[in-house]
Amino acid sequence: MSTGEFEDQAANLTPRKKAGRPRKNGEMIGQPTDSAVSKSDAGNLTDRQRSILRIIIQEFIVTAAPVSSEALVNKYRLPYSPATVRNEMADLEQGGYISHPHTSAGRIPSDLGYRYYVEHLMERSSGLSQIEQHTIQHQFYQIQMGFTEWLRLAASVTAHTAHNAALVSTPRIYDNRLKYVQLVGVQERVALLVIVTQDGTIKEQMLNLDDPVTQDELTQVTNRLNTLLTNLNWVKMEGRIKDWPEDLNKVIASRMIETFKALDRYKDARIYRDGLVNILSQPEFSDIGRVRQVVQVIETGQTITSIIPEVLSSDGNAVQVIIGGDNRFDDLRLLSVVLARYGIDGQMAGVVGIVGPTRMEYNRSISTVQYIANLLSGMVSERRG
Amino acid sequence: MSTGEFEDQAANLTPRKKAGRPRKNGEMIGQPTDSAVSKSDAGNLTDRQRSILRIIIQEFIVTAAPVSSEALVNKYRLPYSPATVRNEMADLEQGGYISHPHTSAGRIPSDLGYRYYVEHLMERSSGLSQIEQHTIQHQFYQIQMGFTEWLRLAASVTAHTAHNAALVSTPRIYDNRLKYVQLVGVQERVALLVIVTQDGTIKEQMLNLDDPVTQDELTQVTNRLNTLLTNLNWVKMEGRIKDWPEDLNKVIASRMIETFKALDRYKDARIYRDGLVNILSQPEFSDIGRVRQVVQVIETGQTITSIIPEVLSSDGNAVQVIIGGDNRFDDLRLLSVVLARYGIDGQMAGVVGIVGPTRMEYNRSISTVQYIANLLSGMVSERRG
DNA sequence: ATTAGCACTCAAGCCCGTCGAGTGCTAAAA
DNA sequence: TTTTAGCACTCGACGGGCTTGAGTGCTAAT
Repeated sequence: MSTGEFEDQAANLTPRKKAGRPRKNGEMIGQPTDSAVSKSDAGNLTDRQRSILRIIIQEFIVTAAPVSSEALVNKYRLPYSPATVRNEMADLEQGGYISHPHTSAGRIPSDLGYRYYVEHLMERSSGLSQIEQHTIQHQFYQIQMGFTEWLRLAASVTAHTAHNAALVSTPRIYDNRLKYVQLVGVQERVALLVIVTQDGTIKEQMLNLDDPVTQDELTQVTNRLNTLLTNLNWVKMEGRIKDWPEDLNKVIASRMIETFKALDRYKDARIYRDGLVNILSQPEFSDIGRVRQVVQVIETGQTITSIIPEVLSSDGNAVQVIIGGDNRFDDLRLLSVVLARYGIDGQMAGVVGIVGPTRMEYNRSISTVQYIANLLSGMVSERRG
Repeated sequence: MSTGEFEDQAANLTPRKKAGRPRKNGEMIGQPTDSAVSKSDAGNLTDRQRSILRIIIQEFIVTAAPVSSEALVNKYRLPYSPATVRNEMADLEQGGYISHPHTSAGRIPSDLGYRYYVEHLMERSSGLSQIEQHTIQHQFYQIQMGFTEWLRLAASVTAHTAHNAALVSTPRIYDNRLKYVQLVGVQERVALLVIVTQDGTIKEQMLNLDDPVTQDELTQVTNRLNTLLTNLNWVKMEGRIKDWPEDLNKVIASRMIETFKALDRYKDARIYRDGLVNILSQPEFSDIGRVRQVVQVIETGQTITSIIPEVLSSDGNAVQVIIGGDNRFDDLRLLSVVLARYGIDGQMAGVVGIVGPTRMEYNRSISTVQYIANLLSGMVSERRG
């Protein structure tokens, strides 16, 4: 509906010689360039255009080949002719939702088209099937695993479920408190510092000391630190040690606090990856240059790391979808990224994501990251002290 | 020298019509198929053949294009004509050292050729340059890092130095002993177990308990375990707890020993990888099928993991070179792997390796893994208790 | 507004001739 | 006996031209 302006314009132009489809150089049809844009945008397309756009995208996601008007009509038993579909397609192309590799080819969705699809057209599926959910849970509860193994497994399972590459970041911890600290002598001047935080993270750190120390001395320091500093975050710890005398206790305490602070900073986050092969077997990556580009992006992980803080600091728990880099990330031009946050509100948060070609099954990806994020949130809660 | 049998044979056949190069269907010239083969094999080629083989391989390693007789003569100012070189090439081809993509193409080395090159012809370079060594050391000592970060960095540096993909395995520990254990309550029925071993490895493990326990109880158990079980390997620990009463101490102790044992088993080893992109930019991987295969092999790491135990159990500290999978690993057909062991004799050992196309700079790869292995061995020694 | 009909476009596939690099063989020279 | 000049031969790479067919865009009829 609300196609008024098109009709008017068409009426004006009809008398002209070649005025059959008079939308050349017309103003662009509503472009929801930003996900934050209001719902009313959806109204810029007629219902029929929307449904044609939807099936074009669905078809292209499956076949990876440009879709033609006739194929659509046949396959989906549309109640109008290929010519009509072509007319609508021309409008959609004007709007920037689809494009044309060359004259005699079918249409392929543009990034804008995918965006519209994800936000307005896609059927939000009810999530993963029961069977899939069980299979996944089974894998997680099968063996006793450390947290690192969980994350690694999560990456693997996500990749496998979504048939794409997956990434899982270690959680960032807010206002983390010291639970326990332990010093173990390794050599005369070398001690191993082990920190256990309130949420169960463990960090090890080798300390090189200026003077030799005995294990007894280390044990004393350990006891002192545990007595005086546990259940504090690093700000409070720094305040507490400020006026200690400059002895071994203070030296080690401040080294410990430095290490502790590093946990809090995001750069300490690790990213576990898996399923790179899955994207390489997609037909769009039959070109070697693209493959290299993709492997580069995923292996170094720089661009992806730079997106994560955004996800962590965003409001709400909505899944975020970045399509073709959204004109912000050049090396993601060929890829889409689907990201969800996991963790405990106000305490810690990590990210689970899927990376694949822009032509990906967005609803499956979204369901998958949501499910895995929930699972990880549960596990993280369990180990919270 | 010692070309006697060829000459004899040639003499026999000379009278025949097309007897110019009479080695068609002749028996294969000595094939050192196994690295363990005796030195005398080297004698199966004349000095000139050896030097021609050497420059063919060196040239091919650089250019990645089949090398022709004339190009060799020009570039290396050989004191004989292209025709002579062609004759020698024909012999080398008979011996299986080089091959022919098609009639009018130059020669390319075969896996056997590379093997011969690595074992007999290659100049064992004196290692990495001073500058490179410094650059590498600089990176390692720049920041205080945990052991995991070391290994990750080692993989990255190795890949960068050798211009190929690199892998570094976590060390396997022989006869590891318990240094320290700590229990921290997380929830009523959940405790976090932290194990510190003699060599500084830390392993965390979540324990689900049948009955609720207080932190006090956990501390008691911690003390008891530390008093009774430290400085023992898992065999001795099992003997020690055998006749303990079936109380909380024993339950936790046996769970702890299980976890401890897992450290000892090889499957617990992690492999850090880096530099996959490096091999993909090699010209032999302009074919997408090969790329997928390579990414598959490196990402899953199955085949490579299966090689590691061999390296660990081999005698001596020699660098091992697996060329084109050596007819044993089918998915390594296009790749060569250069592996070195690091660690402390009799106590712990890990592997650092390089993966690249069979056409790789073997001497650089070997120098690199040797250097990095040494570096890691040093670091591992430092943190030994 | 829809659609049948048709001209038009353009990539993909194929055939084919050309080019040139490089070999293998022969016969002559060293 | 070994080396080499000479030459015929092979075969992939490259490029042009031709055909095919899919699919569009436009027009005119409904």
